Amino acid sequence: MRYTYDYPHPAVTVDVAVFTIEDGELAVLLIRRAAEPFAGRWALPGGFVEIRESLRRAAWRELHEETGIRAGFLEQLAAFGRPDRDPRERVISVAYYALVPRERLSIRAASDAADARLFRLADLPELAFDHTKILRRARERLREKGDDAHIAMQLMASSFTLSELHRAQELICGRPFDKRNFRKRILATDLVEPTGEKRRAGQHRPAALYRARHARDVPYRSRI
Amino acid sequence: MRYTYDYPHPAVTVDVAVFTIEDGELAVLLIRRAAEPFAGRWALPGGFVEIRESLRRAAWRELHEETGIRAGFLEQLAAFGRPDRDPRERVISVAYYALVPRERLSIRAASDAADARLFRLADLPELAFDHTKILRRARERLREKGDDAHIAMQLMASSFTLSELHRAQELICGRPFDKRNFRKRILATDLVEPTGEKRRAGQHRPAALYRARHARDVPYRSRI
DNA sequence: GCAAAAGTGTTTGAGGTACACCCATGC
DNA sequence: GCATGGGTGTACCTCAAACACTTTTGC
Repeated sequence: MRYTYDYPHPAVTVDVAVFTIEDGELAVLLIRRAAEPFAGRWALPGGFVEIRESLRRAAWRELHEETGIRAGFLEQLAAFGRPDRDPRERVISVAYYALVPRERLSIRAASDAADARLFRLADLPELAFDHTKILRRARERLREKGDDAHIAMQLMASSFTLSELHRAQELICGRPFDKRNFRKRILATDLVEPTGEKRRAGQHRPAALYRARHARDVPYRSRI
Repeated sequence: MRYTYDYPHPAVTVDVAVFTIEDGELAVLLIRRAAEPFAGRWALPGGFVEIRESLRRAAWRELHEETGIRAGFLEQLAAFGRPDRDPRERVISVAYYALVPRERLSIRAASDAADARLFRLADLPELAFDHTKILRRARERLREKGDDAHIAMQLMASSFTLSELHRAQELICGRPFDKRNFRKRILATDLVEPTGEKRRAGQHRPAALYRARHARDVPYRSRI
């Protein structure tokens, strides 16, 4: 009981929805809460914003703690602030969402988490707080922005096939894209370039590999 | 010095960018700050979020206090939280933007404001805090969403001419629209319906009046 | 009668959509 | 040789963009 103010202050947290593709499906990283409230429940990774830390940096820190990720797509979603969303005290949460290639994720349960793992979006458990709502909104935002192939690019490993990018875009937008039209469209941009390598996998023709042509963070400047 | 916490809490405010059209130009409502910091400077209307009040409700309250508006388009923009944005203490601001028909605005300087008035966007004073940045982002968002005619509709009085709507859309998007294509497009939707009335103004042909066909708030559900 | 905004259709081009078959590999 | 995903081109259609003149009023 050390910090005192003339009028009541809410606590401020950030929560981050980390999306990736695992086993060909969209998935999100959840942590199992170690402490009350909602101990044992799954939740978005997040935590309190430190007093001298920007919102974006707090989100970045949470992302880093749970995944080891140090860079990538991280964008503010919205602030969530219903007075009753946390039973302890008034807590306002600024939600972020991140897109991360699966290969770059090294999932670790940080100190405040009993466990951490990926869940397919089709297969979510009941979440703590209003995190189901936050996640639904993040998914919505992703769908809105997903027509832009830059978004799907964020989920690609350092080299990838056009089929993988195609699949990512379908997952994000939640609808099928014609294969030929998709490839035509992507190749018409300067989003990707062939590495010259091919990947052999399974009993079929090897796929040409591509890499992102521009720095990963060019198309979307950070928000805040 | 009455409210104490185990760890430091930021203060949380809402700021609202209220856009309207005045004299055929996009304008935003600013208040002149009565108190320090930035006393005498122009700023977005805003204030602290009360401890039991939702963010949206706080924004709505600020809007109402400065304009008398009780309903209309009000949407969350983003949270701004750089640690140094307020010289007093750590303050995180959740910014909203509102679109309001000029006729419904009754501007009043609320208790914390020395003055309040509309400024054309082309003609802004230097603003307090990071409000210039917030306003720039609100403007950007408006431009992004402005292709959708629902947005321009929010700036229309209860009855309006297609020329007025046309002008509003041009202002929001910052580029010209072909008159015939615009009218064709609007009339192809069920966004507006003729009132049957005409408005005589100036020495030219009277314009047919239209009204919004759906409830004003249908197309955009509130965010949070 | 003239100034000033309201109102009205058609043509053209670009881009998105639909669609089916051969290719290279592993087993 | 067959199963599996990789890779390729064309025709059509829809929608957005360009474009100019007549109408109705006030003065």
